[in-house]
Amino acid sequence: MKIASWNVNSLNVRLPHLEQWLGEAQPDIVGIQETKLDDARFPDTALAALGYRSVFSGQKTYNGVALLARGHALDDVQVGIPGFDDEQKRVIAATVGGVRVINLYVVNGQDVGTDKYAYKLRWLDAVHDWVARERDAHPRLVVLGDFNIAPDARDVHDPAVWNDDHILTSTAERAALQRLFALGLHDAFRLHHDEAGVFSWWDYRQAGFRRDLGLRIDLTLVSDALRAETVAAGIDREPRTWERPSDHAPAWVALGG
DNA sequence: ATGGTGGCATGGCCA
Repeated sequence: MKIASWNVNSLNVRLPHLEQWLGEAQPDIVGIQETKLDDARFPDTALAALGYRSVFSGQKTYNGVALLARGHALDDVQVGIPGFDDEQKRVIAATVGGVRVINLYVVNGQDVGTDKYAYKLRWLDAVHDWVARERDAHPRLVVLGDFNIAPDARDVHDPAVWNDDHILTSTAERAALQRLFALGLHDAFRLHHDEAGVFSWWDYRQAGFRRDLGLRIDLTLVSDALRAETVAAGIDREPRTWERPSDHAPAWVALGG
């Protein structure tokens, strides 16, 4: 079973890229972030033509998440973090083929010390407490998405810039990520790779992709029970080379057995 | 760098 995460930065614009990539990569489950469209405009018919069922929680202009699956139904769908009042559509979860999948579009946070940064940390606290309950209810758990946090220095092109005081790498953000790991969740990419310099996001500005000035912020976390079944993980850079691309590349994990 | 690029309620906001 191949499970992927991709921030498409507007499904209005990127549906052709998603269709192309689904055909090439053949994932079984996909978490999508930043769909930037209302539920009424979600292209579920086009995706069904490719064999994918979809569930989604969107809004106009900002945010928006979806889960796609082929070969399995998407059951027990949960939208948003239970008990956490939030107008921003950043969370959708479902059970697919015996695996509980939580898809997150983590708050960006703008800059350390801003209101948006405080919201990011509050939001991550709420996610932590909910994921702890989900882990107890569903031992076969995957938490994936655009985390907007680079786990460590290997995951940034310039650790001197992306340091303890910088957004996406600050001490408090990384501590929040470590708290998720402490629930018995493992960064699937790091189960199979220890090298530095493999990225999933490159800023549109300053020719970030051409110069490979990236960060690895799109993650797939697998529970203890799924850890031994994780046979491969990677990031597919190819869609980032296409015309008018998302600024993110798809990250994927393969479960065997 | 109150910058740079891209998306969208096309006018500031968000990333």
